[in-house]
Amino acid sequence: MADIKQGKIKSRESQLSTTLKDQLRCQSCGLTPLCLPVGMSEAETEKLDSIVHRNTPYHKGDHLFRQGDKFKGIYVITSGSVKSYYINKHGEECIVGFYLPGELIGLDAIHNRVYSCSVAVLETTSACEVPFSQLQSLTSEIPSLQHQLMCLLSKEVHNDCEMVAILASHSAEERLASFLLSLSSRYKSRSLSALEFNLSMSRTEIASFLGHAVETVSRTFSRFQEQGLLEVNRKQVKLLNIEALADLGGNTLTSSTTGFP
Amino acid sequence: MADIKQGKIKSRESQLSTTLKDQLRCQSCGLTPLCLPVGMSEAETEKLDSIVHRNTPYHKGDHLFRQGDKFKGIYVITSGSVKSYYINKHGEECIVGFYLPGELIGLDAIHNRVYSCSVAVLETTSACEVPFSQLQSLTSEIPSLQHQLMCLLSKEVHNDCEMVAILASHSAEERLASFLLSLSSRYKSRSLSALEFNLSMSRTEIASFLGHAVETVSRTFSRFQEQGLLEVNRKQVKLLNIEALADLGGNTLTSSTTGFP
DNA sequence: CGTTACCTTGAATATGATCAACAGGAGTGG
DNA sequence: CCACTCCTGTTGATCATATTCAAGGTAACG
Repeated sequence: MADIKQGKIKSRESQLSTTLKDQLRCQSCGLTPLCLPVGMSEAETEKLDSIVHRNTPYHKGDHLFRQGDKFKGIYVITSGSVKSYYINKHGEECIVGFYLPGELIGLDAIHNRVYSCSVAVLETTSACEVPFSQLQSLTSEIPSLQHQLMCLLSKEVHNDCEMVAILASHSAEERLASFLLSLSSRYKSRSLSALEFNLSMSRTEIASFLGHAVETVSRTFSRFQEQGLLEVNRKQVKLLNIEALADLGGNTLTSSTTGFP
Repeated sequence: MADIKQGKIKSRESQLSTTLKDQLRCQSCGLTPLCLPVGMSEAETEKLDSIVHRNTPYHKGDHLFRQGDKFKGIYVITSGSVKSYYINKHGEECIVGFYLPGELIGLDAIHNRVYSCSVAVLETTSACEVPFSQLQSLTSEIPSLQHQLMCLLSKEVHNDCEMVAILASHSAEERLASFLLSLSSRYKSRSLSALEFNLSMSRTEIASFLGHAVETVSRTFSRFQEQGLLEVNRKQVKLLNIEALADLGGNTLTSSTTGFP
């Protein structure tokens, strides 16, 4: 509802100065170890870089694409965060995932060429757009690109399995603990603080994602705080007792993925 | 616990007669349209076929592999069904997915070369084992194989997202309805009856998968029967009112994936 | 400075979990 | 073939947990 104001969509492409553009190349991007160019030579990375579109930053509420749109390519968040959601039969927004810098979006649309979810921006966010047809041509030239793309797809499958495991856990405490630990480990692998971070999503959005009522999420946060597991003030979260949280969220597939053995 | 009797593991390979083996080639397999050989020439399919291992059938309780095992390859169920599960911190079995003929298993292990779940057989089951290193070599020779592998990975991501959506739905009725519809549409796309089928998994296993107590699953089945939505007798299920079930399980990502628009 | 949206908390209600008992098949061994 | 046990599934009663409805508080924003 909030963003039917599509009239303001403009050509985001190429509105950046040349000097800024130089800083925004795959070769100099800090996310490279998580992204597509893993294992690629300088020359190969340059080829990949040449097909990538970098748009002007998106703002809260903007959409990368919408449910049902024709599949054009995959997106990689470079800064900020987004939510992936669909509208169910009752007209409610159901959130299927959150994506942080370095994470790929749209992988589920490769097989049928249609985006099955909408992706909206939670805060000011930059993303790279990789047109899929061109990417596919490149993979036949660059074996390590093909390999890395497959690895990233596999990783996505793995993450989704883990999410299924979290959601099958009954209690609100387990789910929220697992959710926070997931965020924490993802921040950690991006060299950000694993213990103190900002939630870019609202309580309502967390609730939708975890399959709970907003009030339950809020109460669970409060309970965690009372128990000294964390400090929370609106969006600001500080994890105080990771081990206890990990004990609660006992439903992680592998301890290696949480980063907390 | 039930299957520590691993002593009985023998070389399953090549215990089949030559005539039987001829029937078990990719070229003559009915699952081809769902599996890897999509879009491949006769000669290419033959190449793929030559790297595939076909073991003697597995029996209930047998394992294809176990959580933590080194990744060797992906498996495709050709008949029967399996469950994928892990053991959580409390020692409980948590089921992450069920797989039917034509579905690929182990895709989540490509990126880190370790199976993150155990996969056990629910009934007498046949499967093809595709060694990954050889498959990867083939993909560079056969572009359509690479493409199809990517598509299958993408489809898996899509299915998992859908599962997340189902599990985020609150009520027991919604979840069970979605689960049954998912099975139904998968049987349908395998040219089996979409309305009448056998559940190869126990109530306990359904409960574990959906994140409910056994009793809840049992009661929900009974309620569906009282409402005339289905007939159920132990494992035998007959769906009587698909539309009503679809209304309940309103949390499917895309109607196209359920096959019931 | 006032409005709005978001978050939190409280009380009542509904839903599912748990505990317990029982029914009915499947399989076993006589 | 029957009697037996074991296992799975069903049903009932009670209890715990999360939802819902309601109200109030607080940060954000124009």
